[in-house]
Amino acid sequence: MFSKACEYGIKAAIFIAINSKEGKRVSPKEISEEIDSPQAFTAKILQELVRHKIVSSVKGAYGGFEIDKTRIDSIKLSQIVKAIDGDKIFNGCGLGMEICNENHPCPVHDKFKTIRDELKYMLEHTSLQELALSIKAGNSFFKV
Amino acid sequence: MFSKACEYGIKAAIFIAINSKEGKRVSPKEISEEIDSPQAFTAKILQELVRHKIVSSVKGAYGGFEIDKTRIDSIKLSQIVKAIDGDKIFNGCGLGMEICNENHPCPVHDKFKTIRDELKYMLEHTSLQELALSIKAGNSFFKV
DNA sequence: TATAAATAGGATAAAATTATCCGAAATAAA
DNA sequence: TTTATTTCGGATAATTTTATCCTATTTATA
Repeated sequence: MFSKACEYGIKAAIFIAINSKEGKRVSPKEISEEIDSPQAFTAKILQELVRHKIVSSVKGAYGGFEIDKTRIDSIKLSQIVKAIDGDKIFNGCGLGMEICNENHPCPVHDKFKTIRDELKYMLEHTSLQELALSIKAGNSFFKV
Repeated sequence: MFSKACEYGIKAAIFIAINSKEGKRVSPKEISEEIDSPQAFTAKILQELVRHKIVSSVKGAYGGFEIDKTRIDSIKLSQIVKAIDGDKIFNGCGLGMEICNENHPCPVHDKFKTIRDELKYMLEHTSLQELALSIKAGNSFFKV
């Protein structure tokens, strides 16, 4: 469904959100240990999230990654997915056709549209806040 | 969502179904031209579909690929997807966790489960017959 | 100002996916 | 039986994704 990069990006963002709520910045090392991902690769993805202004970074001693507390509730999964994987998942054809729409549909266009629209709705209505709370409460996990 | 291989496999199966309904076998060349895919790669995927008994092949002169007419209605997209991409799409964790279930869910487990279940239902209830008819009727297309 | 700590970013490597090529094996028809 | 045709399958190449490494740059603090 999503690329590995995107999976790591989502988990990293949730972990940063959790820590930011406690006023704590985190490093790629802490992040990758917590979410069980390769450190250097995760660092690259964090750069991408910074470029898309989803998380912010502070260089130098006592630096790290953080998310403005007041924005954690307004950041949705859709933004992270779009930043890393682009919007293919939202608009792309289920059978890879360049042009696939109501007027010129692939054989599974309608059936996929229904599901893609639901996925889109879900991603657009799931916030970092919600996911961070579920992790903090011990109701969900980053790794086995 | 699906791999390129799977996209080609689905389209190829539909095209074979259309021709089999008319008692005609088709070659990788005809198939790849019709569905706009690389020929040799498509041939590999056809082998995979043969191994999974989704289509059958006849070697030698006047040979080609075909699907038993009486089975076109009973072959579902789920079989093709499973044959080529495995069942990761049906069971896999949205965030790539090895173990992710009700007892030990990832942060998006419930939300993904809903959508995956619908995708699964759709794939299990969409037959080659249905898709072949839509193409034949000119209501959908393989390429632009 | 010097130093230590931290992210940024370029170069490179490894692995997976996508794609091509070619000879072997099978088969129908002449 | 020979020939032409066609799938099968192994080897290889190209591309994309995933992953690592190293140096430059930035910044807080001593």
